[in-house]
Amino acid sequence: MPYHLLRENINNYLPLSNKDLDTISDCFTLKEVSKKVFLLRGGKTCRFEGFVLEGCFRVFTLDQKGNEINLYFAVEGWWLMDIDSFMNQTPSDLYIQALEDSKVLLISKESKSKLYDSLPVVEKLFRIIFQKALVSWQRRLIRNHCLTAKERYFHFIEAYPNISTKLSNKHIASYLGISHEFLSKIKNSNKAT
Amino acid sequence: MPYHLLRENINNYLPLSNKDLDTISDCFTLKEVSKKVFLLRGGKTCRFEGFVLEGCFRVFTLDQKGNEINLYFAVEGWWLMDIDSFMNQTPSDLYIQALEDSKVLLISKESKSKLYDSLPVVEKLFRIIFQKALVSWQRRLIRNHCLTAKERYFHFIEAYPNISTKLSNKHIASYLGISHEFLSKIKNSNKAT
DNA sequence: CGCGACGTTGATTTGCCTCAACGATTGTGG
DNA sequence: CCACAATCGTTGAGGCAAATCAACGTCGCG
Repeated sequence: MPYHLLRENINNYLPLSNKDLDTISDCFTLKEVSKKVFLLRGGKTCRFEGFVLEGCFRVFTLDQKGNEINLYFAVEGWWLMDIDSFMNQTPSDLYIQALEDSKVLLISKESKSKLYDSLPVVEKLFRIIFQKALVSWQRRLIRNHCLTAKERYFHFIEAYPNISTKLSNKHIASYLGISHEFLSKIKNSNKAT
Repeated sequence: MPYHLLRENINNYLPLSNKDLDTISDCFTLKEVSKKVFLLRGGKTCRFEGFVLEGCFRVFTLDQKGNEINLYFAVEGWWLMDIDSFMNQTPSDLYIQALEDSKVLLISKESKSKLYDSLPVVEKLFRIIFQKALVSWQRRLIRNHCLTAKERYFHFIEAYPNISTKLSNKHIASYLGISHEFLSKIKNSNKAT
């Protein structure tokens, strides 16, 4: 059974028949991406949605001063896309880069559209996926308002131990919205006690 | 044609036949909510999704110290819900309160489920609605990282003039994640020049 | 080995918060 | 319709969390 991880992930959102899972899986193609290679660059239109099988990606954007802001990371079992650019086929604000040698399943805009049309339950599936994603983005924004940098850091490493251990401090700091110098101080402030 | 605003809003996301719009509209019931009255309180389960016809609501949560954090506002033409609580029928973290005498269309969990089953295009509709919402939450989080409080304030009043003019500074400050004292200083810092 | 990216640490600065006191405005009951 | 309370907005003083800048140590890689 190919793409077991994808099938399992989908079934977690919405239990589907093996036949439907086959149909969906068939629309994806495997791509291997070497460390530091970009899957998407700002200004380009995002032609795919991805599901990570192996490795690690970061999704980031640039602010006015040209600083990289890490939006999120995707390791095995995570979805990966520039929703806005993919949906509207407009130039992307986002960059997607492999942080390790990685394997990712990609589905093109065309295949996705066909899939939506031919298998209506896929609409429900992604309705649920986006709905859940929305909840977690709302929660993240609340945490950014309520918690200190230190609290956000510890929440992150506890909530995503499998992600945080793969990342450099620089990338974690950017994700949390703090400077990497300050993150370094946070981490070392606990060793004293 | 009742609920014209709702039909127009839906058509903006996904053009539908009048028949489908009728079917959808029929699932909603009008509710009038007086100023300061709560549509939902934290701890209760959210039994509805709402679409605002008139007036203004705020959606907020409480942090550990009991401070109110305004998550977002909804005026006419905006959707209003605790996605998480509605989807899973679990107790809500959120409070929804009318800031003016308001009119809102509500759809119950049961009606929504039936609607999803009976009219598959509704899955697509809400898939698109949630997808777009997700994009705007991602953008908002980026703005919170990149922009200063002052820049965020001016972005807000320019992006949502019809909302910001209805709100007290206290509520805007909470939405922006700053103290109302500091917002007052931001507003007055421009008069000097 | 030597270079460049990353991490650490300290000094200094700054954006924003907290607290407090005081006007302004709104709402409400007599 | 006014008086008074309550809420909201303004302003200033002081403090703190986190940024910035700079110097230096360390590690991985070509």
